[in-house]
Amino acid sequence: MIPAPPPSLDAIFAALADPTRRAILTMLLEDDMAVTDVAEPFEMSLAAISKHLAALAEAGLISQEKRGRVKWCKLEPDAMRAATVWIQGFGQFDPVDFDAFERFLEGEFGDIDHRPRDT
Amino acid sequence: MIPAPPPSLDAIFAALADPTRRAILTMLLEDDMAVTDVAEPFEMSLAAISKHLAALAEAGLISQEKRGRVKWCKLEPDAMRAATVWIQGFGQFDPVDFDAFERFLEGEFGDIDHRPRDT
DNA sequence: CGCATATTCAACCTTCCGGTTGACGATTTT
DNA sequence: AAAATCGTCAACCGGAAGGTTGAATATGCG
Repeated sequence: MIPAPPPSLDAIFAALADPTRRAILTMLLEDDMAVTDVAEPFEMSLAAISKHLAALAEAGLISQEKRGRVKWCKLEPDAMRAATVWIQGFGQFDPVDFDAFERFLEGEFGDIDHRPRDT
Repeated sequence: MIPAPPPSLDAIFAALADPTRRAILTMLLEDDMAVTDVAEPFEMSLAAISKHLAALAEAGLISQEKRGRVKWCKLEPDAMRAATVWIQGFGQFDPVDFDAFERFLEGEFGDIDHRPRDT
């Protein structure tokens, strides 16, 4: 089994775009939870919640550990940190290390030419 | 015409989940741009870019002002602040953690082409 | 063993998303 | 006026997302 690929910004933001998934994350802020317990407050099937949790795990926003027949879900804030860091590159709000940000952009959009128009 | 509803987190995160749209936002970081100029570096139709811009505007991430026949696109960082604020509800962590950022970079491109060529 | 619980899988449906193309309205230019 | 430019609209397409239901797979318990 190859190591899981690192979560992408695509996956992170897509995962955060769904209100159910954001609600789940909020719940996990309180405590780790089993899948069934996560599903309980929602008016939707367990299978649907299971898929949402898979999306969150895929994005690296949570981890899931199976102990016995119960699968425990745990918040993983690192992925959100990545999202925040990306977003804050746009902020006039907070000082930011622009060198690091530029290097990041080079990496992510290296195949896209976004030079100033007159070069 | 009723006043536009405030942008939702759904719309903001969904807009950010697309790499083309993130690339557009980074371009607008440099300067305001006309729709045609935004579209120029992308290998996709003008109509497609127009839709992407509509999504960004819907999310409040950009504003569009038509002057003459040209429609100018301008970054609106406030919407991203909303996203940041939401995310930081999860943070017991620092607002910007560049260690995490560096680690994220390591990961983000580790799976693409950055492995040593001679393995 | 036999049953209940926890979770996922598989198939399916509907809606949304991202893209295309071609026509069109608006504006600027000649 | 005619032609070129800017941008959107409308219709269409393929595929992904989010939901359902029912069967399947573990695991725990009496």
